[in-house]
Amino acid sequence: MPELPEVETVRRGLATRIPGRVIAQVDFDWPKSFPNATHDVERFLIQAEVVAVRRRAKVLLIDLSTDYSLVIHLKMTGQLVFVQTAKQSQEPTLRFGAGHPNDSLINALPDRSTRVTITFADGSKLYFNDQRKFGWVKLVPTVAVADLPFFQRVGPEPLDERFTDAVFRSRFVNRKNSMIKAALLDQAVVAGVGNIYADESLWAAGIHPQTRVSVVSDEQLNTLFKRLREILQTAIDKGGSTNKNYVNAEGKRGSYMDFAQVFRREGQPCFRCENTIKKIKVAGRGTHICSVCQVHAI
DNA sequence: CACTTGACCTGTCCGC
DNA sequence: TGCGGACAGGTCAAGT
Repeated sequence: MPELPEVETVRRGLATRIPGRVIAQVDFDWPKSFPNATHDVERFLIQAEVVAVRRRAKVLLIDLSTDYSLVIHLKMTGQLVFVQTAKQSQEPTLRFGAGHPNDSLINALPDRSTRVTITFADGSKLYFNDQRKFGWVKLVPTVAVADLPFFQRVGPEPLDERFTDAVFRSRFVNRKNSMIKAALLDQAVVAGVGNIYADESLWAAGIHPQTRVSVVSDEQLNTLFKRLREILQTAIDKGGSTNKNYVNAEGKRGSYMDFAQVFRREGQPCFRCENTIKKIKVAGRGTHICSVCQVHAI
């Protein structure tokens, strides 16, 4: 999916556009994309006003005036695109650009990946697109969000100031036999890290992804945490990474992939030592490493 | 419990 | 050109 920086970018885009808007209609065709859509939609969604847009880990929360929230996970290919409809226009509202990296990936919506469409009273629309259908939208009482199993398990937010080095190290104490990358990807350890930023931060910290947690030193974990936070913040500043499908709330790509040090750079020289970046498989995921900069300490 | 693997889906790319 | 398999930003439910 979109990882923490991508979901945060979408959150920021929606937060400037949808609060205050009133939901008039909701359409969906793939039931698994909106699994608990029932009569609650009529009672708590229609006529509800958007109050706030929040994020926790890789999950978006749209709080409504009915004290319900839309809980949204984009998984691998989800998009959440807001369109201020241009009435009576012959032009599609969103168009392809001329190939600039930040240009739109979206032509016109809805398209065949559109799973849920929210129409606001003013005619504007919020499209939930998801090619692979792994993502979902759920309607949950706002007070019950924290009780969802995922939110009970999920680890701290890496950009939270209260998340210290000591806390970071403590998150790994029960994962001593895991490979460091598998632990980093586990949302119960740290929230929001996915395949791109795991590879990037492990390269930046000089840690081989297959290193067992038990042999990663405290100093290395501190460095990993520092680099991870720097990289996540930079990625937010760049509007996230578009590897393939990801777009922000305006339908535009993120540019962090232009700054990636190892992710999808297999066959190219390491920016630090010129050694050729390799792609291997770790914890079932494609993994990019420089085997000179990232020494495997068993 | 900790840890790994397969399943959920569609689409694209690569080798035969 | 067609076809099979591997692979793709994530998480769960199953296995060991």
